[in-house]
Amino acid sequence: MTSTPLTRSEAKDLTRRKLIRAALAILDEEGEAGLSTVKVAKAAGIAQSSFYVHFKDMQELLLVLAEEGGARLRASMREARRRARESPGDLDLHRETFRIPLESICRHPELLRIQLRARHDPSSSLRGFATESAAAYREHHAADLAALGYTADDERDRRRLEMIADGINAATNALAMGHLEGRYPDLDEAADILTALSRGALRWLKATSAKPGPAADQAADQAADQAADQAAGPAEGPGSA
Amino acid sequence: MTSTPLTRSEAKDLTRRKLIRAALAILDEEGEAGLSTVKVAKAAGIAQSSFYVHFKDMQELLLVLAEEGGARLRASMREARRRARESPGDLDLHRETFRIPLESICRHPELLRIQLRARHDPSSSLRGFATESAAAYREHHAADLAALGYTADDERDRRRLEMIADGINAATNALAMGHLEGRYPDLDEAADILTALSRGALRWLKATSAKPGPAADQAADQAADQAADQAAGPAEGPGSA
DNA sequence: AATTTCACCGATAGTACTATCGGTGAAATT
DNA sequence: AATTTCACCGATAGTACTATCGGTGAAATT
Repeated sequence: MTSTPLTRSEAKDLTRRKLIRAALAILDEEGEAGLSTVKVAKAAGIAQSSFYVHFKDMQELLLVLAEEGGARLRASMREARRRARESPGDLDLHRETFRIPLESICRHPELLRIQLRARHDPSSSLRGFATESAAAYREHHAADLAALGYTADDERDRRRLEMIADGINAATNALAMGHLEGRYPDLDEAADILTALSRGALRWLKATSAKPGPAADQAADQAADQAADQAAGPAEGPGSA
Repeated sequence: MTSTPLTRSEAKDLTRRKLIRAALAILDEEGEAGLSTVKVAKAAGIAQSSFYVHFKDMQELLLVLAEEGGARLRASMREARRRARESPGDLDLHRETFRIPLESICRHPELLRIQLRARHDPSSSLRGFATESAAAYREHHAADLAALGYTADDERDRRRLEMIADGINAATNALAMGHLEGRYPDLDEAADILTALSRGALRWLKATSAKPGPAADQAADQAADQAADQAAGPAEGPGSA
């Protein structure tokens, strides 16, 4: 209720934040085509011409948006790694690995939506941001997969690992979007499916890898397989052929 | 060299085709934001105002584009099914299932690019088309997976199968785009990875399915596993635990 | 207290585009 | 041969937006 006496720079910064917030909301709701200095300024509660007190043009605002989006992304990835390290035991590790990114997307769905739109749009100012984000996610997933016991030795294996990470990443996005659209109510189920997909890929990767890898790795894999099978419920025995 | 004496309606239809072609090219190269009656008409070699002889507005042209895209999509899916039926033996079936869509995408990459862009863009006139296409692809993949030996019995299993198809579909698109962008030179490798992903998912689906399914299904699965393992090279034995 | 700074304002010139309108000439019809 | 049709044209009114400019008043500085 009490009036808040802001200094001039504080007030300016507040207006700037309002502009950024308004732009993000419009970007998410109407897409990049819906963005205009008129709409953004009006939504932020200032005159259209005052937009230029804060940004050289819309392109500059989008750049700031992309930088902040990137920072939030990196933070959420750090957070994910931290949680993964603290994650309870071997049994949950694999599944946690996929549930964490899903949750992270669902906490800020607009980031992914904007990224997915801009990724292949030549007219988008955010294309660079989208491409970098996609690459970052890909690397993140590749590191996750590596943490699950597989390390690539030669170029072919590295490329394969990247492709798998790319595929899993795309599947993660698709399932998260499906969840947000209400098609897949249960995120845990989505995590299960990503786990199953990745286990198939890792199994194949190990089976066809240049170097079979030390026995320890294989033992770890077996353990993970067993754990997953147990967690899944009544298991089909892996081999009677 | 000889002049081609076209009737009036033939000439009109030709111009219409030119407009559609020009719009598709601009849409692919510059995105939906780059489309304007000025550019499209100029690219088609007519005056801007003549655009309206053929279409009520740009929206109508985009609708026609979407319809034609949808038709091409359905045709390529029919073609894929035909080829899959004619496909040689059990060994290649699983792999063919994934190579065919990859090839189909790479033959008309602009269709997927446009679809991926429009899919989550509220401002896009093509959003409906993109959503329908995505659903069609999803169903296509779900049918493919079903053809590989799995049929869903209850609602949970059907939803799971849809999620897996969604994930595999997203991965297919991602790998195809990566191929087109030059990151993954070999489409066969991409098909291998999709195969591996789907085998993991199907394995899990069967292991956790409500009804374990008839023995025949399981036998077929075992055979597919063996075939894939043989094709893959020196196999890691499935179980020594 | 006097002066300076500056965030914000309204007005507006300039740009890009859409969609309409009357005119034209060759094809089609009579 | 005379008449009608119509695909296409140039001109233009209308719309939406960008980016600049001079003005204003309160905060900040002197």
